[in-house]
Amino acid sequence: MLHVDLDQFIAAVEVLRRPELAGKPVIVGGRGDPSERAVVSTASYEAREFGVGSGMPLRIAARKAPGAVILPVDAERYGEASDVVMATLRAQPRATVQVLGWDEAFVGVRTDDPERYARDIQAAVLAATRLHCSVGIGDTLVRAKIATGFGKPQGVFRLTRENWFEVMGGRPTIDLWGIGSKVSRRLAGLGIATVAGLAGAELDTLVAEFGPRMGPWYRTLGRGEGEREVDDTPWVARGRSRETTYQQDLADPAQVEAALVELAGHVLDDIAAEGRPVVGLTLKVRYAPFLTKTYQRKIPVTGDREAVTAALLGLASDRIEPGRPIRLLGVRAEMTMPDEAREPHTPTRGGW
DNA sequence: TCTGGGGTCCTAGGACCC
DNA sequence: TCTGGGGTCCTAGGACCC
Repeated sequence: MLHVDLDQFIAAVEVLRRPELAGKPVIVGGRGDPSERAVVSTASYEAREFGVGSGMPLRIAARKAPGAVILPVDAERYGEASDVVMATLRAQPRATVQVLGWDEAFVGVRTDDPERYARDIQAAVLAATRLHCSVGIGDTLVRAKIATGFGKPQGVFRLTRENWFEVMGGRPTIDLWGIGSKVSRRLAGLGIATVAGLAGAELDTLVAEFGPRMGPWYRTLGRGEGEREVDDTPWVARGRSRETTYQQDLADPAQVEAALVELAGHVLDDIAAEGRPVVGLTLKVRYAPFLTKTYQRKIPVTGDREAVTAALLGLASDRIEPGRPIRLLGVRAEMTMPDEAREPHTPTRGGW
């Protein structure tokens, strides 16, 4: 199968409507104001030369790249561009498309010449959107996904059982999709530093450290194995959430309550369209500066707005520490799942 | 005044049941 | 001077992804 990923997608969409920005360092994040609490969504390749990357506080990004153009996030615009990209992928011959985000998707197809097919995809996406993409080819989803990184920008790369260890074996485990900084550090503590080391690790060791599901899954990742089929079953959301980082920390209890009611209103509006009952609530609180806590409550099956809001306020009054400044509040509502919804599959998270 | 916002899934421990 | 073994449900928190 193939994995398609747009190059510097958000920055590229912005450059399309402002051609004078082409070739310049461009940073997109927050409301485009580096004095606010916000982070970088995407930096153009020129901005990355200054050490700016996704997830970095906007304030710091502005300091690192003083000449950069900083723009606000325009989610609607990116969604429209994404729709055109995905429609283009679905229009490819015999393609099965599994969307992973605004700017990436798996494309399942049987073909004798995947490189040719990949080049055709790049040409079609460019013609439809004037955006460039990179394409990974693999015999598993994980290999195709990782291959794309080697193709960037505007390239094609093939990663299969034949060259997996040659390409990936000596690399650090954090290069794997699904292994982040915490897990790679714990692996290093077990003496496992590389992909090849993980692939050959003792199962018992991994299970003891990471549990019965994640332990075996990490070794599978190290081998580049896993799911081989692209699944285009429409995604059914498990829940909806809203969260806000306040520019000024909340201190007054009345302020906190008003903020919670507002967040709950947004979540319930989102859910109303789906008509699925709410069965659980999660309240997330980040106290200034970094202490984050989450509280959950199962609630009786009900879609009733007043009942859900009351349950949330009850949870908040039980758990929020009085008098402590609050920097972030989040509300998540879990919904009942329809019977035909896709089962959880491999522990690859962040699904769409 | 360093850390957005939207997601998913897993683990551990306690309560409770038979 | 005792506390098995298996199971489910719930809460809190961790980790990862885009």
